[in-house]
Amino acid sequence: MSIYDTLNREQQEAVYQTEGPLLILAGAGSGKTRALTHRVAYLIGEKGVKPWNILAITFTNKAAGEMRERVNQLVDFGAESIWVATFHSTCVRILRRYIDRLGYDNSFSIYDTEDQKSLMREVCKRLEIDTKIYKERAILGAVSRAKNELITPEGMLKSAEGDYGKKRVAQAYEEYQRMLKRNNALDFDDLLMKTVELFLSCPDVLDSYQERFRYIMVDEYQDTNTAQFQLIRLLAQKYENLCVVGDDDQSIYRFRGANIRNILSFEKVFPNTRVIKLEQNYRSTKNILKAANEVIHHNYGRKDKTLWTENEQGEKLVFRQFMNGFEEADYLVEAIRRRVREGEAQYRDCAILYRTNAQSRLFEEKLIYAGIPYKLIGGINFYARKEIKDILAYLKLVDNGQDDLAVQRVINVPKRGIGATTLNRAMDYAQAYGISLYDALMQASKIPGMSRGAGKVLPFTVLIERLRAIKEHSTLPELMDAVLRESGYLKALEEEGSEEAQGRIENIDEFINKVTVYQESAQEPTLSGFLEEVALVADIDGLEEDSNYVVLMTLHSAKGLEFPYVYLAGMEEGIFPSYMSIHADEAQEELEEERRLCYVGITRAKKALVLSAARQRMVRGEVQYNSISRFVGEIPEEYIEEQKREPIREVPRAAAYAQAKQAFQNKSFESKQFTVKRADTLEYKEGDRVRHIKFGEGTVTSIVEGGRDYEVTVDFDGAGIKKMFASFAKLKKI
DNA sequence: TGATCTGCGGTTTTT
DNA sequence: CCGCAGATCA
Repeated sequence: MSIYDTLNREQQEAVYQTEGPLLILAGAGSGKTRALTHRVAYLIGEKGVKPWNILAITFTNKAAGEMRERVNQLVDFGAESIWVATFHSTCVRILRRYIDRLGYDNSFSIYDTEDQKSLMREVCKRLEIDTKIYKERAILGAVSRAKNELITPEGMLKSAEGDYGKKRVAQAYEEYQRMLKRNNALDFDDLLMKTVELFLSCPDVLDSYQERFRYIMVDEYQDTNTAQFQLIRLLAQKYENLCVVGDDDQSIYRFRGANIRNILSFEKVFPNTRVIKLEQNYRSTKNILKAANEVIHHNYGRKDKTLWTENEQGEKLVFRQFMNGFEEADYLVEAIRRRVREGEAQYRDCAILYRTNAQSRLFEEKLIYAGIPYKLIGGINFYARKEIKDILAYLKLVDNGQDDLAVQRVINVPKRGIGATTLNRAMDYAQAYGISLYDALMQASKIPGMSRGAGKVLPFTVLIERLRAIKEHSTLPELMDAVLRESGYLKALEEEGSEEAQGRIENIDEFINKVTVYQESAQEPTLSGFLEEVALVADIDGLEEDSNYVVLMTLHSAKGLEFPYVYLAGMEEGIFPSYMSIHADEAQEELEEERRLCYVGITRAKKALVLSAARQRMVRGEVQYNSISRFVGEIPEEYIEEQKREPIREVPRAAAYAQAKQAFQNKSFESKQFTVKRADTLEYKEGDRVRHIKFGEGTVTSIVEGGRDYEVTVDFDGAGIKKMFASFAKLKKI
């Protein structure tokens, strides 16, 4: 009996077909990860393939980690030398090594969307583009689409012949690229495009990677864009041992450039492709699966397949309509609480899914009020918070002196009396001499008209130089500490003393924790390594399996996950499918994508699925009246039970709404008091021995009563003296 | 130069 | 409804 006997016939075929192009069409819950991991094990164990000759590309870091772990359990050794990574981190690793061939410095920065926007604003200013007419966002969107299609600024300029608007966008694209390069920075899309460019212009580099990656596997293939496809094609074209796994019915990233043709015409690009379909579902009940099948059958132009399962019939799906969003949230939270109370489920078995991040707020408030632990995925990224971005900018500047954006961000944070005038002079000077902004500041005394400003700039450059020196002989947490202290950033926050500032300090503490974890867990911790890890984390990467909380996230984030109990909220026309998709130029196409998203949502559920809608809902400060989503109607009655539909009540709608809102706010006000109120007593006192999750054991040296929490100082045996908030630090008396 | 005010517009989804 | 960019004032 071998490990492969537990697989079904199709899965086995996928495992044994190791040579040549292979397309696995894997339906939701069909055990594709199992097939993939066994395939890797088979390659290593039976075919004698060296682990380092295998490349596995996943969609998120979380998926990569899981894959590595599961392979680890199957093979005796060598799993750690398999290259398992996302497209973006793969590209970064390659570019860190070779991007100098394209005229960039290997210590390039990675710009996030906020950085991109600042840069584009600057571009528009320079080109005198009126951002009232051409919005930065729109231009960036066009640039991103171009990059995903591997279209260069020159290419765009050519195709813009005669179209003034398009020409302006192309010019902006060109200038934007020029500025990125001058800042020695790449945006997300560049990571892919520059790697393709590198391979095309340096055949020797391409060849070395073709030799290295003799066996290539790509997960979530339906969500690849043209640039990603070309990247794979180039890498695979020598040996053609390329295995892609995907499900055209789960393609939900068209808006991000995902090209469904990549899956639909894979067989044309690789003529000898073997196609295997995995259609047996191991995840959901019959009712759930059949409902999903029915919904997705309303789409055209899909590869035909029908999932089936041997699982039990299960409960019928439930649909309920409520008067408004508050009642909906109330009910779902109550339903979860009941399931847990009755021992049917644990919190971690339950997920609330919705179309847009904004919908999460109501659920959060209700969950807090109910005292139910929850984890919110998505929304504003931790690393996008102002204070974190500020610290990151310092670190980036220490790492890459050409990053003008980072300089602009922190030169006057905290206040150093360096204003717009000084900064502009320095920027003009930098431009005139073709040097970076930071280098210009280094020669501040030479800059005309800056006699006064120069005196203020000097301490700043001295600070950065000092930090650079510290970086050379310190660990990252030590460097962080130096940044926080010597820049005066922490002090400024502490002096502010507001509740907001306190929150920021807590975030910074959390950030220090992350740096510490990185320092301790990375094989070879470096500043650049840390910065890129930060740039490439996805929200979903923060989801830990072993903790026990209700999960809240968008349908997009839920892809690839499964939960016993799923609550699909906001099933309303205009919400899901979204208003945008209904009114788009290509409404048919976009609605089909929404339907695929719905299919993804339904198929996340293992045991039970509840769908809900609200008759009226507050969207962007306005009351909206929505009818029930068409997707609900696409599920035949035999699989779904409609528990309650709100009658149209003869109350003035606005008044009813105001009432509901009032009631809700009263409750949530109580809840805030309830949750924010610090514990009346702490389980430890001064002099006690306590344990902290990261710092280990230590002695409490002081406890100070703060505004809404206790500030505890602990002298840790290993980590030294730390100050922390009691509710945040979760210290345990020992 | 910094701090506050105000008006506008924006989100659908994310590596 | 919220956040932010630009304008205005101290």
